[in-house]
Amino acid sequence: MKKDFFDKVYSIVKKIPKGKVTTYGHIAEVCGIKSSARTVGWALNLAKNSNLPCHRVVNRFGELTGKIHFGDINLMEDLLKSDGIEFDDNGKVNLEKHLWIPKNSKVHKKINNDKLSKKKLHP
DNA sequence: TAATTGACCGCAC
DNA sequence: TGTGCGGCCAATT
Repeated sequence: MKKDFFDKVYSIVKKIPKGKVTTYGHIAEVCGIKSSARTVGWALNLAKNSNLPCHRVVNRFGELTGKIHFGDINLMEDLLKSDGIEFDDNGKVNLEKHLWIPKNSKVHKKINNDKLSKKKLHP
């Protein structure tokens, strides 16, 4: 059982400040497995049993993809709202306002917010 | 034991 | 320009 990066994921998720959210990709990158963002989801999957704020972890699109496994969908959204997270008309999180990046490791790369806007998740 | 899945992301064609 | 595919780690069946 290595779950070495698992521990990192937990630490990072735990460090997520209130009113902020992060994405799998960023966590994965900080953990050193940016190519394996899926594994981060697995970590959270096991973490959902812990006190980790999984609801603050969303995908790059700001969608609450993990709400399904989180348990109560409404609860997850409610928790985020309680933290002050704002949702758009699509029920997604405003990454522009609440996107938080873990500064544990060296941040050699910039966030591609442009791509997010470029993709423009059509409704 | 081995193969497949799983809350994803980035790149290639 | 849009679509599809591969990759990574671990747990599960």
